[in-house]
Amino acid sequence: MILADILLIWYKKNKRNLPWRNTKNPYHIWISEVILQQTRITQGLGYYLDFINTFPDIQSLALAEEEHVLKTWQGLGYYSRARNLHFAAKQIVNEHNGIFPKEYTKILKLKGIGEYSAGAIASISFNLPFSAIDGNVLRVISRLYGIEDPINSNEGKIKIKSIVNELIDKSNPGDFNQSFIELGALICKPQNPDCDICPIKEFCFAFLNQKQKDFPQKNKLKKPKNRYFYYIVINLNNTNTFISKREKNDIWKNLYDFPQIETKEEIKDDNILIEKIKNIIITDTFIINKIHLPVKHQLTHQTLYSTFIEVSIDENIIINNTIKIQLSQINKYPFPKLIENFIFNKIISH
DNA sequence: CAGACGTGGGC
DNA sequence: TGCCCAAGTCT
Repeated sequence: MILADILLIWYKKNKRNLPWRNTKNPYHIWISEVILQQTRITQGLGYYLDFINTFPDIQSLALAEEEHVLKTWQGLGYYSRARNLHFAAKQIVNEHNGIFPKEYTKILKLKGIGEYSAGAIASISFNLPFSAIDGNVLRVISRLYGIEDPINSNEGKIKIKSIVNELIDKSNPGDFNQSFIELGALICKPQNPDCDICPIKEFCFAFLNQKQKDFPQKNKLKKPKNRYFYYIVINLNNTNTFISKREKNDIWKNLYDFPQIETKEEIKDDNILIEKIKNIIITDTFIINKIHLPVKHQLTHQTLYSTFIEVSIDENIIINNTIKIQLSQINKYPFPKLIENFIFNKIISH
């Protein structure tokens, strides 16, 4: 028997029972594929169920407010996925009569759907013979064939793609693709792969040469940069507060946070900090109630150190580029985890 | 086309 | 602890 057939038998016996495995509905497959981009199943599963419950079909997603979509996505990270999902739902309504397109090239044109996701949806939902090469497949193929090119390099990806395209089972492309993905997730893991129970170990270059740790090769990522945030939290224990929408092309685009001062270095002099606070609230009459200890928040390429500063000001003061909201309404707005945690702790402690 | 884009978990 | 990673895509 050939490798792909053995793996398919293993897959049918060992695959996990996941909600998106019991359907071919392209909307559901689409949502699951986007949620699972760079995200573990344990983290994404609850979001998937919430998302399709809140937006049961393409039309309801297209008609939703972006803020509602982001709120549903809150805490999952990589928020462009939510914005693109919303955008693409409108694309489908406007350009495809609200029906999910059944051609690979049309699927690929939808915002937020790249080669991997287009291949996954095309093969799983429409039985089309396209490969779906994700991080699992790159790792599995790299070990199977001893590919030395880094899997995050173009050369590595091109080599692996040509191998997968030779291997692909055109009569059952959805299960073919998922069998490689599932093997990577359950057996051929990044660290300490369970080669002893691997159904295709005798085909595997890395296993046969005991070089599992040498594959896959990977180019190192850049080290994170530090950013220092100073958040002005105004009257949070009263009835109102001020929040601002992050509209720049930066982290947390279109989510909300508090009026903010950002620096490249820590502000060690309180007088400088107070001057900067004055520049934002444009008044001399404010009271600093509490300066919290800095909170460290680690992103992939940035380390954030955030200091929350609780301030009281006069009721009638307006702050530029912010909106004044009632505290009772604060749960309607999407916040990054850092801000959500602060609000949650603040509310809980009162 | 490198770099940007989140969060949580494992070791 | 700090680093690596997890069903990628966009610019």
